[in-house]
Amino acid sequence: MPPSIKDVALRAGVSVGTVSNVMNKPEVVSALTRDRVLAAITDLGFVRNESARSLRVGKSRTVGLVVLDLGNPFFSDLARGAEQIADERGSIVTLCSSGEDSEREQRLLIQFEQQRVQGILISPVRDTSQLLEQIAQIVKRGTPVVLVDRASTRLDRCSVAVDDVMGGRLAAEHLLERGHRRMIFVGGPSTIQQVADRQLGALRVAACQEGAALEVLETSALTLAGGQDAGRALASTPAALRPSGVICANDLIALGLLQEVLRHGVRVPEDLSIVGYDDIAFAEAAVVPLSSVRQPRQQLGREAAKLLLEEIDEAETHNHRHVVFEPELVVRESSDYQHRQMAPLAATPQPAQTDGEQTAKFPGFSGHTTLGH
Amino acid sequence: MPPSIKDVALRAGVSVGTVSNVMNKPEVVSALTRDRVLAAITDLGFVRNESARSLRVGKSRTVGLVVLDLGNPFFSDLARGAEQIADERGSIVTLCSSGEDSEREQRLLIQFEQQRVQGILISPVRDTSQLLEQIAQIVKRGTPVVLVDRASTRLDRCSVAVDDVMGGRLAAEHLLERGHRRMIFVGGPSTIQQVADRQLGALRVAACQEGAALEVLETSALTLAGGQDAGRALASTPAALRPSGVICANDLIALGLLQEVLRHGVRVPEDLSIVGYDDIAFAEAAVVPLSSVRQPRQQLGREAAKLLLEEIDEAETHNHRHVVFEPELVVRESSDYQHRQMAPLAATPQPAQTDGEQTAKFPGFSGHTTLGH
DNA sequence: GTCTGTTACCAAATCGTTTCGAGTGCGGGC
DNA sequence: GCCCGCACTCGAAACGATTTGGTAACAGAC
Repeated sequence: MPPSIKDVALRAGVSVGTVSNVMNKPEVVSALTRDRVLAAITDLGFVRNESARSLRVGKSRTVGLVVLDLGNPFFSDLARGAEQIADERGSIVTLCSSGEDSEREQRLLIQFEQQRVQGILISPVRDTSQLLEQIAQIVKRGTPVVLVDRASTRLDRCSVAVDDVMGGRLAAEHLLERGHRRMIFVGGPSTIQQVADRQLGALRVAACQEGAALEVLETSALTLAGGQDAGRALASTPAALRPSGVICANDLIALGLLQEVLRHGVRVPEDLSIVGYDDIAFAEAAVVPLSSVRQPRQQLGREAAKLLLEEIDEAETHNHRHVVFEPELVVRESSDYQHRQMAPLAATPQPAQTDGEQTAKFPGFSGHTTLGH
Repeated sequence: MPPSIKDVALRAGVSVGTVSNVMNKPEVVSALTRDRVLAAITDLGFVRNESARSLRVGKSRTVGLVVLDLGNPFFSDLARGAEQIADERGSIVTLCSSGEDSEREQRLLIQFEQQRVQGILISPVRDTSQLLEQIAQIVKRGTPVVLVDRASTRLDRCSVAVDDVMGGRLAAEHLLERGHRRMIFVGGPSTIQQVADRQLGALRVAACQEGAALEVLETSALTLAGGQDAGRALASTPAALRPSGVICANDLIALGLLQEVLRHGVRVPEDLSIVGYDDIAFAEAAVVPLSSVRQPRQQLGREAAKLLLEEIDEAETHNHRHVVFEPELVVRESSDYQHRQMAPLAATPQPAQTDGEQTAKFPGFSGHTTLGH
């Protein structure tokens, strides 16, 4: 129904091949006919049919991106990074969320392959051998896949990741240093590799420290709601039995947990110190500014897209690479009692209308200490 | 390079038409040959070429969704709603962010049309006649478009929206009721219709109230950073000259602003009351729990997708509809001094370790009042 | 034994591009 | 006057699926 290249050719009095050339290699067609063709295109409102094009060429112009959870700002930042790079190359990113659902993930991969995307970026729900097998098949059939937010150990693919074990370690070391001995790791499901790694890093540190203990509280999802559930559980534990330091698998968990324990009268950081993970933009603006293990979110996406495009271009000569970023700990009030107590001394000059109570209440809101690197 | 339907046919000893039938109308082919074909498909690792399919059929199986800003949880919630409905119909959603950039928006629309998407959902950057013209063209050529988060007044299309004028009104009325007379609306760019409408609603209310004034502070974008800039500007204004009530165009602005004014020693809500817009999940978990005008985010996306799919199915007999939701005001601590002061009395039973200071600090954290309906 | 209807399959046309070998003029060198 | 090369343009063959009209085989009715 919409006009095709043939209609354009007819109207401009040229062959279809020439119309195609006008669009793809304008330099080989004379200025005169080029203008005639362009005029015909606008007259008819011709819109090139991308399906036909990619059928003929064998590849589309899009890359697929599957993330765990679109509701998590971590992933929207990551997506933005990837989009940025793809855009520079004229590719467009088809963004989909698996919602931490393996079946949906599987379906999305199939759809991407059917669409003959140039390549696929995926942050997998979990490393089931089923998924690995599926990816291996896809790659074998010619569609490059890059693993995002995951070091591919069992699979010979490009990958970008942040050292999650190190991140877990940073968080645990920080709490130990602040004097905490009873700690708890909150997050889940632990089938998600990131969760497992962060937990592992924290456990290792705790195991090395005399008298330290790290419990684990598994949540059903890495969401605000999951954190709230955990927060209720924690708040209803008698104070004497409760850990004093919490390491959360991500910031959504941490924010939900923070909110819920406060609501039940637990003080943060006095009664309970909390460290999150990701350092999403909202962490700093939380009820109690949240300490968090920062990941280079956009950069992660950019690097992943670069690797993928590289692999697409190089084709056969390509060598797989694994890029691993190092996380850094950002200390804010939620885990920094001293910081909080000392803050009034270090407070920046206050406007006139400020009174003492106020400066005592939001001290060092802006300040944060960076450990690691 | 990847096996085609032809290879499958060859291997199964049938014609290509039969292979096609196995995939699309399994009931017309005998069980025996069906199994042979299916076996051939798995043996060869055949993956159907969606480009060829949609070329032949004339339509793809995807719908396009253009949102203003992926970093804003409002839109990821909206996207999730749309995805949910599309999924039920077997369509997949291609999600792209215009980043509040009109040119990018234009490019995305072109790309969607080239891909012959089934339809397009768009929350437009602004109502330029250029955009309206582009949309009109797209529709004329046969791709339905539904406007999201916008009542299409100047364009005869389906649309879903929330009554932004009413939302602005709710926010302003609330502040007036709490005794504020000097108010300020923070948001921008005002070329975004939503921003303009919310501002209009607030202005109207202020204009009707004796002695009330509403200034406007325009930000460059509806982001945390935009809010922070505004917050600094506000904090550096001498207290005597400063408005006492702030209405923000969205929650990101509000959260950024909140964070920054607190940091400069301005008390919320004592010195400054703040009302946000959207009621994203993070609003409740903010430094000071944020009052906000709530929008039915997921529902907005679901309804939009429904309208679009309806239009796709009905084709010619379709009547355009405009669905307008009503926002509701959620009052929390950021604009509720009384609420805050009275809270200790109304506090829920506290666990043993809670002390008075604590309950005074986070009173009624969970409680919120709903006005409007 | 013919006719009708059903079931299961095939072959060819078709969708809208890109690509490529094959013209067609035309100007210039000899 | 002939030939060569250059600059354009043309036409037809793909790409891989769906669709459609047609045929073959067979069963049952008469």
